[in-house]
Amino acid sequence: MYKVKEVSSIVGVSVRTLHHYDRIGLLEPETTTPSGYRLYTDQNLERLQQILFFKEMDFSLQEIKEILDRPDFDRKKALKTHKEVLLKKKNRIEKMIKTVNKTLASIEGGIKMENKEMFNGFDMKEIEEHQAKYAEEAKQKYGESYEKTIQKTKNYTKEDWKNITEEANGIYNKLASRMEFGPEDEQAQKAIHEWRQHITKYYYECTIDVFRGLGDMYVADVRFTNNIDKNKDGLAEFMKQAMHVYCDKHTD
Amino acid sequence: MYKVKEVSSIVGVSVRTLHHYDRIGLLEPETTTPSGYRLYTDQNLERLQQILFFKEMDFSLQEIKEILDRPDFDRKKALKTHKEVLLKKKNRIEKMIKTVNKTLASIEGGIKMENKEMFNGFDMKEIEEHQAKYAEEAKQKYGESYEKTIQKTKNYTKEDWKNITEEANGIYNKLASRMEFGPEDEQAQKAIHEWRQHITKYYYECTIDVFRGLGDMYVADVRFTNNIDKNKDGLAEFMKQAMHVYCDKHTD
DNA sequence: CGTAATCTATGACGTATGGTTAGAGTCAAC
DNA sequence: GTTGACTCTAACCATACGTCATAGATTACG
Repeated sequence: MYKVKEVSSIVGVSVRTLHHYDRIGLLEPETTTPSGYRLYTDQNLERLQQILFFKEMDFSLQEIKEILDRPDFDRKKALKTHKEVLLKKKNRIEKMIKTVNKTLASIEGGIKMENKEMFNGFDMKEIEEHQAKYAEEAKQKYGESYEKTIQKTKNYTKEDWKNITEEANGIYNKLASRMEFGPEDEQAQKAIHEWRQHITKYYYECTIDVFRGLGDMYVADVRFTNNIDKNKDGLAEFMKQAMHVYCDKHTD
Repeated sequence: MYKVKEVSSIVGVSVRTLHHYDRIGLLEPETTTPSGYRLYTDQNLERLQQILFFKEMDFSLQEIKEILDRPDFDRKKALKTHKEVLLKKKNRIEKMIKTVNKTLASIEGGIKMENKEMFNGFDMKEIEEHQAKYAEEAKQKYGESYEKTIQKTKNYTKEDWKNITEEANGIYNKLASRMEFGPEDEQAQKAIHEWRQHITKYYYECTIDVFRGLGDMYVADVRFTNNIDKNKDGLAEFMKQAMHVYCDKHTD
């Protein structure tokens, strides 16, 4: 039988935490002394272990309570579900690390990123602006279609942008899902074709040559790479390759 | 100039959040209409971008405020610091994933782990109990030394356990650091010798045969494997091999 | 122009997980 | 019996908003 302080130092949780768990009924001491001191048994400690385990797994105390109090609870399922969550978290963190790395690289490399590009990846608006930039970017390299792009994009409403963005995301997703099959994969090639049409439709006439150059830019310019890789790591590179394959086929 | 709802749908944060950010002075709208409506500029949106970026990095709103309000703020340093944090997080999550995987594997393999062993790895007490179990485990296979072990371990104080655990961890670490040099590495063999002495000293007389059997158990019994591999992945297997090498040499 | 639908504002309470006093009783030791 | 270490409950604090509730402002439509 352990008193709070003992449990605290043995297990490494605060006394307050034990009070808290008691109050919410997550971990009630086996008994109490006449004077009200909480007395924990080894069994209680085991339960505490389990609580800590699930807590480490980011279950909420409420969830933990439910899990531990329902013996018929499907732990396996719960664990699997949580594994998914963990994997997603991991991916998110990895992305963040990459963003930080790239940002650091830019700072050190003296590449002056505008704030807008530096702090991207969090919303539609950003994506929209990026895409507007794509057009601008392309225009500077391929001059002629500049005016047209401006004309087009200037009059888009917010509604329009939303649709455009959604369509673009659809294509990205399709591509991301085919990455494992290589750049020549038929589905991927179809998606690339859609991509080109998308650009033509909403931004500027995307000739084969422009399209090829655009592909190169996707890996050459950090801003593009960052933005595209937000969908899936390595997608930019994959797109470039697939776009090359596409352009080689379509003399068009 | 955007009103709250617009900002909300453009950027993807709730109106309440905007209210909140306004109240705490993190993001104040450029102006308000006579009737008190908040009006945000594009500049405000940019700041919001930055806020979201840092939030994603797990800075608190307070910290973000300080960062954004100090123009001389050293972003590079902040980013580096945060990269560290992210890496640590990533490691933790990876560990969690491994634990979940192992747990799932055990469940699926029908290996009945006791809860105690299933939910370990979070405190000294656990480690202590594990080590006591090692002894027990060994005793059941090698009957004779049972009584002695019980005698010994029963009287250990918490202080004792702490020391024992520390010593054990020291040996684990030594071994983990020599893994790359193979099981015959001299340093590793020395550590293995220490390990045997450690067991003899604190648990039970560890004859060569018992020691060899113990090594096998490290990889045969998930509970041992899990526990040992917490120090470093593959350590259990490495220890087994090194123990075999050791036992082959020492006919003793 | 009137009215309904939509948007906005403030205020205040709720949530989750404890940290942090504060006041007061308890226990063991010297 | 006094001190010091522990324990109890109660209550407020912090984070980052969610969720009403109430009420005024704006816009849309017939």
